[in-house]
Amino acid sequence: MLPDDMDAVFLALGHRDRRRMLDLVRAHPGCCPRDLEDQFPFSRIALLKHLRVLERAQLLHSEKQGRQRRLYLNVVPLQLIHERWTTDFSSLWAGKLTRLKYQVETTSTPSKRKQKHG
Amino acid sequence: MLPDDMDAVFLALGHRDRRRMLDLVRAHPGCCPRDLEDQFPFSRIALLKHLRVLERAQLLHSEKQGRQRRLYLNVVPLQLIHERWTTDFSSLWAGKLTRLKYQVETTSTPSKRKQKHG
DNA sequence: AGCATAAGTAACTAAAAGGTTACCTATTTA
DNA sequence: TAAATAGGTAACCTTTTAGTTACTTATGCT
Repeated sequence: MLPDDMDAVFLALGHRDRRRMLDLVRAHPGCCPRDLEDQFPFSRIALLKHLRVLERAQLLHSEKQGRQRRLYLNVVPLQLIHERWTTDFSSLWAGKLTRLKYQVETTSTPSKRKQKHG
Repeated sequence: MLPDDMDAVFLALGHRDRRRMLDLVRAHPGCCPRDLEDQFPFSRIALLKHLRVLERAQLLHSEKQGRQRRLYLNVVPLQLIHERWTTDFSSLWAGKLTRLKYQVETTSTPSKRKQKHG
């Protein structure tokens, strides 16, 4: 997964209403934008834009059916991120080590750097 | 974890350079902003701002030591999100079911809604 | 045919993000 | 003590986000 794609996913998730949209679509696969409309405090247009953000991040997939657009959750990006982060931050996600801060362990001294002026 | 806090975490992660900062701090716990400076294409001030974003999201913790500020990774927010999402999207994260789209399963018909004009 | 509905586009506004330069403060250390 | 260094603020600029209203398009139904 490219960094830009990962940006898109995290940014898409960085909005509570968008997360709620995912929840709703998961709970009602195949629902349409119109169905979600009442659930949010903003206009239909704003809703459509949020859905676009989720689609760009590939968290949602949609297909046109008649005059409606039906929405489906796509969990692949979530799975890829999960994999990536359980690999890179392996022990950290695990939750088995419940130390609050990483510093408790190996704490390195800040490197003494060369002076710049020479 | 409050929705706003979760927003902060996801938004903080939605930038490749900030993710790289986390990687670096994880690899060098206790390092200082100055140590990270050369690693990024932007100015020191920009770096400081990014670090603030990560601190606001509580992904980084810092403590002043002399004239330096030492940085530490805090994995708690990651763990909390991981928990939340493995609960809510439980089967989805798992990766065991590798269906590409969720729609393959229970697909509900979009609800026929009451007409508005009455 | 003709109206109601679902969706999409355009154009605009306000606020937030991401960056900059210039300047200030506080510790080291030669 | 004085210079170099690490960090922090202020003020500003540009781009992106998030929202709006107004209008258009296309489908479905009576």
